[in-house]
Amino acid sequence: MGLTATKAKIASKAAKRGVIKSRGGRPTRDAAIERDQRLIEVATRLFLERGFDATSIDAVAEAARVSKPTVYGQYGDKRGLFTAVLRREIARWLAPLAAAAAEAQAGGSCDGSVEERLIELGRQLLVLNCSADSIAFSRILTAQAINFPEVARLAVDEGWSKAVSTTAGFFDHLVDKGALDLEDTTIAAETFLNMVVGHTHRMATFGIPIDMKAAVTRMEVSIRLFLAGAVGPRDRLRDAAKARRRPAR
Amino acid sequence: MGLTATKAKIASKAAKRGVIKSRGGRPTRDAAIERDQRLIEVATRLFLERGFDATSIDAVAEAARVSKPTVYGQYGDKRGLFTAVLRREIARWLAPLAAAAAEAQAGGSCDGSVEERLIELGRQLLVLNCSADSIAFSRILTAQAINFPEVARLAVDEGWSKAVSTTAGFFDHLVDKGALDLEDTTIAAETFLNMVVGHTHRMATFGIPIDMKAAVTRMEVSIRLFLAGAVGPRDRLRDAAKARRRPAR
DNA sequence: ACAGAACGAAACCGTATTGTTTAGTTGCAA
DNA sequence: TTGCAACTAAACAATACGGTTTCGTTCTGT
Repeated sequence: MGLTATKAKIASKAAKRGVIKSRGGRPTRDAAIERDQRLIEVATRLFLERGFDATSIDAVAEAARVSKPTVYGQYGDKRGLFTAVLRREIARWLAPLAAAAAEAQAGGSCDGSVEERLIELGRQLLVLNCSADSIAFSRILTAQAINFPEVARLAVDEGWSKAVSTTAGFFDHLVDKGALDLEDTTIAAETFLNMVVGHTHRMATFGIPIDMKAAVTRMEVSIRLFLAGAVGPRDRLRDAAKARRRPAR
Repeated sequence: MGLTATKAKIASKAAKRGVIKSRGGRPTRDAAIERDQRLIEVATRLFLERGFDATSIDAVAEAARVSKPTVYGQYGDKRGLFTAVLRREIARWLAPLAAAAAEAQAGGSCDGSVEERLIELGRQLLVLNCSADSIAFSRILTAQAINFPEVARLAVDEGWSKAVSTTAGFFDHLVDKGALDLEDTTIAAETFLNMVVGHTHRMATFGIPIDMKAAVTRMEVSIRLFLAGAVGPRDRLRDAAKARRRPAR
């Protein structure tokens, strides 16, 4: 630093003397991507903890040690930030679901009754759908469905619908093997999912703390109901015949 | 109004001359209760249309042609107002449900198969739970469950739980008659409700417009599944035996 | 070495909210 | 008739938000 000291260097020296506060500056390439990671993770955490409206951009920026203009520069606005958070989280949620369904389907060729395989799948669905994060997202999505419908639509299309089709594919497999007898595997899948996680999910979204042990028991009872039907000896033949409008495959 | 004109009368005359703007005054007893009615109804409408956060006390007061201090004087704060709205709406919602369940139960002694009676009950549940108002309330409750848990708890205890117990009572009746065979009528009721309205309710809360005709069809398929079970000829005997852990009554 | 891109800190704008206070106005009961 | 309760309108206080702008600073491409 000879005679050609730049303005920056002069200012830097001034900053070190405490005359001018240091106000950041352009980050290194590595620091930039590490910072982006921090930003999206902090945003995820805050959105899940506080909800959409109650999470201010200021709070996100401060918690991520990032300036507000940086947030706006990268995501446009608050909705853009949340959309990015949602997409990332849906991807992290779909992977274990597909794995669980695939495992249940693969395990069908050798051991385990249909009931046991469905219960194991139900257990996976329960922990996936009723985790604190899933519930928090569900809350945000329903709350924003009026003024911000795209995000709810995205969650339904990319999340719930894929869960249904995955389960329906599993049912198709079981029906082809003759292990199940279903009118409509898609409706059956929707029904199955609601039976398995519906009540627990609903209670959790309403803020009632869930007892996982009781939830599993409830899920098992529901699945036995799904499999065996509820009709007692007296009406079994009549109602069962009426229910089955097409011949069993 | 002779020689003893009061200050009020003087002021009133001044107001009529346009010197001083009229600023209300104590209302008649009838006017007061009519005004309270307006207030709660307007509040209900606005909360349902816009949600909790997006509905300001100012907007409610203005729409009800009422001053803000009157609102605060009667309900304490915004939460008090919403709680009053919720209690009133739950009561209006429980009555037709109990009626539908009673009718289904009463109709059981003479005509109509179990399936037909359940489907009729399901139809009632569908319109009750998936009306625009029910969905809007559900949205608000889930959204406020974090920061305002009492209100969600109230809705669960006074609303959902009573729907479950009512349905469970109906199932008890059918089990006693030997028409149904259920492990646990409460869990069965919860499961039944989720099968019947779960999917449609979920889609509606996510803002997806619902096709009532398709929803009814889905409900009917679910109920046949509930009654007849999903197990095909091959596994029926084995799984059904495993499912029934206590003897049929 | 240097121009410019990319950042941080902070101030700023406009708007909106809840809840309170003040002052004027009216019905009701004693 | 008089005092008080109940009301309205309006302004107020305090706070918060989303989004933009300014300014100073620091890395990157050339």
